[in-house]
Amino acid sequence: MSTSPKLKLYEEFASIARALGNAHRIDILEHLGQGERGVDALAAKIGLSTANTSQHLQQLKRAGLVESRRDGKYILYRLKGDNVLALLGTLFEVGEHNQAEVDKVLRGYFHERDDMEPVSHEELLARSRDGLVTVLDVRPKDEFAMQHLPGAKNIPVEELESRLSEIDPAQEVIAYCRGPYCVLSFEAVAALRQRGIKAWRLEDGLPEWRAAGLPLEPS
Amino acid sequence: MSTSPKLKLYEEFASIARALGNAHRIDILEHLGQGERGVDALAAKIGLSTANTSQHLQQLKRAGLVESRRDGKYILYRLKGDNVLALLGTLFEVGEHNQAEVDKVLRGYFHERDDMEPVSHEELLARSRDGLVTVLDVRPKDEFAMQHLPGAKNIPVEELESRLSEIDPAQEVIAYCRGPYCVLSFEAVAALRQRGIKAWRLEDGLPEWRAAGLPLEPS
DNA sequence: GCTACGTTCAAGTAATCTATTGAGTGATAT
DNA sequence: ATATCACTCAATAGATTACTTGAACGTAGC
Repeated sequence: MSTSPKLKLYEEFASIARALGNAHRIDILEHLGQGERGVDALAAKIGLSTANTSQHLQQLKRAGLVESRRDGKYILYRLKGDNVLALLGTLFEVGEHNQAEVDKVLRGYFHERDDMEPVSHEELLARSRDGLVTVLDVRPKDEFAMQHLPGAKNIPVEELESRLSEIDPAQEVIAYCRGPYCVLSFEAVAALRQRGIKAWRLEDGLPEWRAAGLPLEPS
Repeated sequence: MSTSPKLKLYEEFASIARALGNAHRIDILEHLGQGERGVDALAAKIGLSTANTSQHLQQLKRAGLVESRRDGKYILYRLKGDNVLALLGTLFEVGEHNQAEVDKVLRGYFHERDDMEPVSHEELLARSRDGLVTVLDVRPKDEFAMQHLPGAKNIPVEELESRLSEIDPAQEVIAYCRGPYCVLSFEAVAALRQRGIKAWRLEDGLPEWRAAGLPLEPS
């Protein structure tokens, strides 16, 4: 007998999983979660050659995780459907709960377990209504420019130390980033706490905020 | 610079995805979703050699998707935590929505698109309260014996044709299986419909039913 | 002790995956 | 046209993966 329909089906599911089975491709997906991007732009962000990035993108495309369109001489890639973000989310959750290695890396940023606890977007909305909170976007300038949370202040992590004076120490800081496991926000919160500033990270990143139907700037 | 913490983290997530990146391992996970099993028993169900199955299980273990315990001379494997089933679920969803190939396989069982639509467990409970429904477990006898839905009748798919007389044609049939994409229930529903019996498949399989906290026999 | 059984380990082969290089394609600009 | 830019394709070397075989290990029963 040839391969059963069952195995054929599972082979398809497995091929999707294999597409997620490379750190760079997960990185690519996280970046695409923020919006469309061309190949070169992605390659630069991720630190791979153009050709290599292109091939990774085509694997993701074959797996049905991204799609592309032509715009002039650019070919813009984007996530295909909302469930890709959901899939990444559950993958991260399983990792956090079941993989000791993940916990170790995350714990590396903080001394106290509690420091790691994130703030939900409901909580952020509630606290920011009272005006007691600085919402901090720690992504690079160009990503902030594309889209960001309303009222957020942009200080890329690498500039954080030199621009500490811009942060009101009387306010709480809630930092966010590209996604729930974007380490930039971990780094930022750790750095701010070391300087005695009350800081938390937002549970979600920008794409999850968008998926929740919450407002963005520019919309 | 060595690999950044970000890439290290993503490498961990990717390794989990790679563990899902093989049809046989997905099959193994689906079987383990029903309960603990020893290596040989699994190997027989899946149709792989013991050594090969053992190695697959160890990959799944390294990825934190399964765990094991010794019981006498057996080593029993089981899923690690509830989120593994959730991960499989979202993987299947992405596959169904984004991969044309998946749709093609599923469609192969039915002529009409509507025939594919599953029944939720809420619906099953409501309809079976009125006693109008035969709940049909199409898994092999031994799996039925371990645990099954309350009041379910067991006819393994391969015996379905020869035991058609046992099914009351006046009643609707709701068939279920190991999981949401276990093809046994697809085959059964297709076969029953060809014979003019009103049949649907349950949206979930046995593990999802259990995860929802619903009663089972024997409990 | 020995033997049987269930499982794991180790070695080997074939197939697949990653990243690099350099050539090729399609669209815009001059 | 021709040049340039953004991207893809093809060929390659090195690493990883899947499965087989046969040996090794741990437990249970004699």
